[in-house]
Amino acid sequence: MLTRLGDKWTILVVSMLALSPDVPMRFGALKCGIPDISQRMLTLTLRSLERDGLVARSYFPEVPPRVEYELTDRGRSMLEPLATFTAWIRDTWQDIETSRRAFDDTERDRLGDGR
Amino acid sequence: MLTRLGDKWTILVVSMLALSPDVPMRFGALKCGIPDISQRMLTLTLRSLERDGLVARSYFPEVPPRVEYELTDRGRSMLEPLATFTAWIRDTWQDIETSRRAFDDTERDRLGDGR
DNA sequence: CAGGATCCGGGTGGATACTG
DNA sequence: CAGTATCCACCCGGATCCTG
Repeated sequence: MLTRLGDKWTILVVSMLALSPDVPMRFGALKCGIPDISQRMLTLTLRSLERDGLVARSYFPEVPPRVEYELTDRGRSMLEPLATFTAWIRDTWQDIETSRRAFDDTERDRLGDGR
Repeated sequence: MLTRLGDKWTILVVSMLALSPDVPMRFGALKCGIPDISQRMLTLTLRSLERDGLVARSYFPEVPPRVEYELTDRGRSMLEPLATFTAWIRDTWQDIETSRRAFDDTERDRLGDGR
């Protein structure tokens, strides 16, 4: 499950659907809200979430076709625990970045750069 | 950050170190506690966690060498938000697996298996 | 409009051998 | 004991083209 959320797009898709948890979003709207995602990855990500029962897919056989996605109750139940964790990330992120820079710097010293 | 925790081993290493948050663990003990991990991946995972300031590494230049790892304060501060989320996973996991089987079954019907 | 099919490059992680 | 170095298979994800 953590692997799912840790993949490249899941969190972004869930975040989009969580913006207004009751209003379904069209495929194109999601794609528009996550500009860098490819159709393929959006499809695959939504399919995974649907498979886990976190997202519901509604197909309307009109012309042109319309497909809407929304969080299920189960999907919404995930938002709060997830927010608890992302809050920790936000609070800690600056420190983490600082640690990373420090680590990389001493690492570069220890090895001597390849120049 | 979620990508970090979503990778194959980070969560397991953190869990091991969280078992007794004050007692440092040796490299070998960690490897023993996570039987399927390779030396390489354990090293890389610990290095990443150290780089983020979540784990502290202590090297003792003895013979044979001894290296101990423990969670930092920052690492320990992550445990509670993380537990909040993993609790949700535990509570929901059965339902998710059920949804997956149902999804895969109807999918198999829709396509007809290749036999 | 939404998504299926196919091809392809790069990165992740495993196995193995070697070292201080 | 605790790594490092190297090679390699696999899969994820991007780009592109096609369809109901």
